[in-house]
Amino acid sequence: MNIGNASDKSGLPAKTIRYYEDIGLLKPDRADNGYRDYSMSDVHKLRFLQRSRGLGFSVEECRQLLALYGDKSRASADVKSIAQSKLQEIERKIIELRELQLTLKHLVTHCHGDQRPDCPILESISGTAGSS
Amino acid sequence: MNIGNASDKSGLPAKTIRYYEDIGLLKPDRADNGYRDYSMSDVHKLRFLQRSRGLGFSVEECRQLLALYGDKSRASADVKSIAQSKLQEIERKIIELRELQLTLKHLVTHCHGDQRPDCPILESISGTAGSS
DNA sequence: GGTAGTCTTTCCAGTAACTGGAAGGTCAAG
DNA sequence: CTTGACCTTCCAGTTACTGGAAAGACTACC
Repeated sequence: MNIGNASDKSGLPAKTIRYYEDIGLLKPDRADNGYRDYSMSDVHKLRFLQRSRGLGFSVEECRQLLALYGDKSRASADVKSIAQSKLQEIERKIIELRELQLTLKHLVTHCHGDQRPDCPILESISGTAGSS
Repeated sequence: MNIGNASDKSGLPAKTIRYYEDIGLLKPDRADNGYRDYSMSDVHKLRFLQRSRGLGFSVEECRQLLALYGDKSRASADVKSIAQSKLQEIERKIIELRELQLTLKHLVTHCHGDQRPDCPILESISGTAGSS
């Protein structure tokens, strides 16, 4: 499959996919005509990258996660410790998203959508949901 | 409160805080000595920025969210529509994080942490949890 | 009052992660 | 055999920081 197709399936722009190859995240085959040729496995990796980048993980973190994902020869203890530290981060991100969600939901349900610009929640956002 | 303190409380580096001021996200007072002087409200905004950036929202999106957060004179209908579209995005992000979480949890529970480098999950990651 | 150490300021340069555009080769349809 | 959509590389620009220099300000101790 060539890059446009892989782009559609992964949700990443072709530019970005080539960039990821440049920095060594991915090495697709090449067809005889010089076109990149993506396998389903490549596409899964790309989709994985698309998601984790969108969730605020850095490219380097993604590289680690991708290593878990693809490198079966790696020692399991190693895999396990990386995965566990990322799990904590994910847990935290979920909590933060829930807090943000709560805030915005209040906003949507308590504000009227009419001409009344008085949203009582806006003043209280700051103090609530203090964690970390 | 000056910038080091605001940095500690928000979790953002001082450099980043100054940068956010440069691009107009924040306008702290200035003390007589020229030092920036942050109010609690400023700190809440910074903390808010720290979180939403970490969750994969762009600075421009954060600017919008910050506008909801701070601009009480805005028409409620406007606030509501922005908040609602962001809510959908948050919902999606939570789902994606849960999927990632599931994958990594499988990894942690099924891999042994010993010398056995055979993680059966790694092969099946790709196919599962297809959404969007 | 001096001075060491830790702030803070601005400015300018560098990095990370893309993103756009030019110049040109490839391919499938008509 | 040309037209249009795709692909290639390369190079420049953008976004969102990040590091470091040079200089002013504050705290504390002698």
